[in-house]
Amino acid sequence: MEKSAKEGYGKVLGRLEQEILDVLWKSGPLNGKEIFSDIRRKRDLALTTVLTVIERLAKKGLVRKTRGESVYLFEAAYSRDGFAREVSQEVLKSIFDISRSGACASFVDMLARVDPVELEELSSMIEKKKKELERARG
Amino acid sequence: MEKSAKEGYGKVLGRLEQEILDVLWKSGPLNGKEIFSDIRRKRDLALTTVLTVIERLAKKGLVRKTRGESVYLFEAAYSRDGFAREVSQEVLKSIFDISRSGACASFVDMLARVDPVELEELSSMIEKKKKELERARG
DNA sequence: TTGACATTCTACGTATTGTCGAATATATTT
DNA sequence: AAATATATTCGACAATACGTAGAATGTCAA
Repeated sequence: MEKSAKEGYGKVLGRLEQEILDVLWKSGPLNGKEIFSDIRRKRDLALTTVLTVIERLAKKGLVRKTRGESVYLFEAAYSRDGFAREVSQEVLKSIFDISRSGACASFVDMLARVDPVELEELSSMIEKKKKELERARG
Repeated sequence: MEKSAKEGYGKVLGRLEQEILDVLWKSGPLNGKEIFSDIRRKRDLALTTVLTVIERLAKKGLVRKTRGESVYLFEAAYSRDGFAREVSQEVLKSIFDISRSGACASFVDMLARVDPVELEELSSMIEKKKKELERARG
């Protein structure tokens, strides 16, 4: 499955989109130019390029656009966590549809590789969820 | 985050691509026409449409194309589980990059909703993985 | 009113997927 | 082998998504 090298299967957002959201998650509401400046530090892009993509994100509902004094302000419509949750939801569902156990196995693998400590977290989340379910049933 | 309605964020494969793989996972190696017939049962498409997409899947390395007697045969290059694992890997990674805990939370939620029994499975997978890690460390 | 700056519009390039018909290649049948 | 049928490949067009950015337009303050 070499294709991964090129781009990867379930990419969630485009590169610039991702960068913009990252900026917004890092710093609060910003105007277009500020976002642009931040991104500019790493890459050479035209202001309008950044603006365009911000606009598209707004259209998708991922960025909120509000009128500041004399300038529009943008902020992420969802928290980092919230967004990850939302998106995971969809992505995972589509993977679950292919194979549940495959997805589980790979989830654990991934987590172990990327952040083993989080395995603990996950354990307790599961425990909590199980209790929750029991309670709901009785 | 309404966009989901339209298409969804981390879609792994296109519709027809998915359908074709499903057919191949269900039945072993098939020739183009057989795959076509199967898909045809649900949707009205031209033979060449299906052929084209099969060909693209082959080019992506997701389908293996072999010479049968007088006809090419196609089969999935990866098992359902293997594929799910591979793909999850990538997709999850990109979500993890956004937020680890968000992804975890949503994973547990999802699993609980879709297949609560599997929560047990997951628990043991984690335990196993933890031991594995300990052993590796010493 | 004239600049300077902010915002929107329009547009091109590339990629991916769905969709096919036309052309070509490969059997099969006389 | 010629004719016919079947299989396979090619090339195309449409839609969508994303990156990219110049041109056009809008806004406000001096």
